[in-house]
Amino acid sequence: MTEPSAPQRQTWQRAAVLDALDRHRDFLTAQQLHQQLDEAGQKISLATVYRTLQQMAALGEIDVISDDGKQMAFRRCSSEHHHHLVCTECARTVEVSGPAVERWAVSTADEHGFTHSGHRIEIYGLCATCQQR
Amino acid sequence: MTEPSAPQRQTWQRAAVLDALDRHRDFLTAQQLHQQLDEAGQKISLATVYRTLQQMAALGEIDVISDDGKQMAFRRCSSEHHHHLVCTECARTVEVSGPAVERWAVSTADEHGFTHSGHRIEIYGLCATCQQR
DNA sequence: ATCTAATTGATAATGATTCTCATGAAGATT
DNA sequence: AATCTTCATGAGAATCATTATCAATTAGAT
Repeated sequence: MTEPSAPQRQTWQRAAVLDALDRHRDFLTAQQLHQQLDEAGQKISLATVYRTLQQMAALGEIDVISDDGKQMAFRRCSSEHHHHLVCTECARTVEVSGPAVERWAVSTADEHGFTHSGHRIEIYGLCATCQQR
Repeated sequence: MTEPSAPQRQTWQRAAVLDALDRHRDFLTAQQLHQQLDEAGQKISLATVYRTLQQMAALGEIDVISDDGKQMAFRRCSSEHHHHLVCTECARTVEVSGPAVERWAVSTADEHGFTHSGHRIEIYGLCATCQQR
């Protein structure tokens, strides 16, 4: 149970990325994040943004979804197991959870003889704000 | 309710792609499919494979998953709404369904004021066969 | 102040997917 | 079966997100 790959050094770049994530409640792509930082005067290499996000994701500090299967999007989240309800228009995100669904996923896997199971669940739709537009 | 973009012409290429999909019960990427066809002596342009898959997906004739968020994978499926239980090792796939989960997804979206909701649910694990390896 | 390995930045490389456009062939029409 | 129109194909270039490379920096320890 040792953490094998914790980040070793503190850099202002890492802090800046984490800060930017904290400021936004919704999912952002690496590129959007990079742009935000850039506009805020934080000149960070795109490569560094990617690396940092990748590391934080590996450590479970942020959540990742694959926006269509094209781009990855990242977001700071609570640590408990949960899923996301994302607006298809503005990417506004709500964390949701459903114990019954968790059980269903596990037992379904079991029934078919699958072990080490996990799941990906994502709900999407048009949020209240975007409906009025 | 007119079908706006039904494929207009029958070509041996389209038939070959559909055939290859039918021969495999599990998810395949466009590239894998192209390779399979190539090895079977069916010389089809990779671009055509992509185009064909894209069309079939748009028509709902095949299902798509985004293998990690990297590659897309395609599979011939039954037409009813269902989800997939996929082996992380060999990609063996089982179609599953859970009415309760469907209801949960819809009502969760409703509760948060989201309309036009949909969902992506995928369960993964190690299938019985791969466990023995 | 010095040392050393992790981190960064700039850019090249990769890899999947899409686009372009000239050529080929379905399917309809004589 | 010859012709015509238009969509489909093939080959390769283009795109775009992400990753790799590698020399130059720098965090943290000594």
